[in-house]
Amino acid sequence: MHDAHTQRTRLLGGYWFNGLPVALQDALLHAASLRQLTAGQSLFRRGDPPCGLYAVLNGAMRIGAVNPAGKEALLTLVEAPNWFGEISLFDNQPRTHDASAEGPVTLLHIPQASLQRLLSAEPQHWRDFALLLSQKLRLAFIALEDMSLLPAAPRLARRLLQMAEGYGESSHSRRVLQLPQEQLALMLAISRQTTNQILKELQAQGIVQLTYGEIEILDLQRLQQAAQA
Amino acid sequence: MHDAHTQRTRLLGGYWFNGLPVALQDALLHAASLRQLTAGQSLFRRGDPPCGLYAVLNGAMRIGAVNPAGKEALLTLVEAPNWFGEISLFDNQPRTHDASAEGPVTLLHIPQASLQRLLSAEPQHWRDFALLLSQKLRLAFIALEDMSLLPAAPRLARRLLQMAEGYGESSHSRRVLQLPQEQLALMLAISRQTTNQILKELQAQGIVQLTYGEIEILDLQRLQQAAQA
DNA sequence: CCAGCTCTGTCAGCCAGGCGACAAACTCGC
DNA sequence: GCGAGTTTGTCGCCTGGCTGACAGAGCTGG
Repeated sequence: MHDAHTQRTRLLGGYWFNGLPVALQDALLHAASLRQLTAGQSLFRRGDPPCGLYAVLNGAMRIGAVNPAGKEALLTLVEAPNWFGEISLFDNQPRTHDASAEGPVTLLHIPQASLQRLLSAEPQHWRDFALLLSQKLRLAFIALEDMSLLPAAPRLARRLLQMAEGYGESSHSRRVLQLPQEQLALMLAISRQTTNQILKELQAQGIVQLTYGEIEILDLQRLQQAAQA
Repeated sequence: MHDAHTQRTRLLGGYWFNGLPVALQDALLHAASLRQLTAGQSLFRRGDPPCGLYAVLNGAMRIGAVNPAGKEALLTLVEAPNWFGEISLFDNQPRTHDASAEGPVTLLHIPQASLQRLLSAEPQHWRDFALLLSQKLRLAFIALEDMSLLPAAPRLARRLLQMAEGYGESSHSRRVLQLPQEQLALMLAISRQTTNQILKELQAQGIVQLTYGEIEILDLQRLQQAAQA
């Protein structure tokens, strides 16, 4: 089930890994080890020292943080076949966020030391890893701008679209998003109640279908329209 | 006034440039040309093709965007001795933001082609440039979290602190910030009126001093305190 | 198949902050 | 030193979205 071939196939579904030189793909898989997390288990916390790079093979990781007052901000959910944890690779600074498993998760882990060895032998690959940074930065800029300029409803619509497309990173788009409305609320920094109200309106218009713990997108076009205003 | 020696001295005030290998510093200065902008002049716009990397030597650049509806979001002001424009260097994708001069500005410009030549000769420097990305990403994450979790007043206080420290990039901290309250408002995504009200409160507590077009920080400690809650 | 948990749906009340409006203060070029 | 443009200071009204509260619906393990 989790032999090297299956791993590679799964990872090739993401544009980043897919675009890497095959030699680098091999090197990464070779240096990697599997890591299983149980539901809710913590992988690292804000402030922890660097520990390497991760890819999600199965399940989803919650990337977020809790402020002193106990309020939670969920930055994003990372699902297969995406990668995370790259900032600390570059600057050797502590983790910016908490990472924990949303449900049971299978990860691929590439330790910091292996990466450093690999990169001092083949320094041109710094650029390949930096592409991960640039993607995250573009997404963060979009999120910031949406937060500043858009009211709740179109912001939610845009986020649904992004998630359906795997944040522009995955080659196949999904119609069904498995996440409770509360998680969506935490990502958008709006309340669970408001989130529910907006989703209900979208459902009334036949744009999405809501069921327990998931959101199905019925009409992509009109969802894009709802994301405009 | 703008000879190579003066340029280098000014740029060395920023941690990033300061931390580069001297050979890379030399190469950058060698490949660079000066560029003068008049007040308000546009350097590039969102969607423009990559055109290289810039450093601010004098004045400040406004990095922001305007949405279809005409609402403006100001991401940040980049002041000397900081660098900007590095995302497009890595992914060759279009500019994420509009960049224009806030007042008259002197820039150092390193064309994309020169950078590419330099980097294909010395690929280990990809990592050095990627440090710019990682800094921006950390700042973006902080901004996102502040937006989600903090009400207007502490958010404003935190931003004042960041600006005073040159966003953690400059080795000398400043007590006087030259910017109209409206600009601060645009960066924080709060209204000009609310910004004024919060600043007035800080002034009443003796934490800042407001004058025409500038904000002076009188009591750093208590400003940090105001940034907590 | 029951108990406890998680998740959805909905309402009433409240309030932080937006918006429009306008006057006063300041700056700068002519 | 005058006039136009910019910035600050301060109203009052309005509203989008938060909070708290609770009921019902769906899931899951023992």
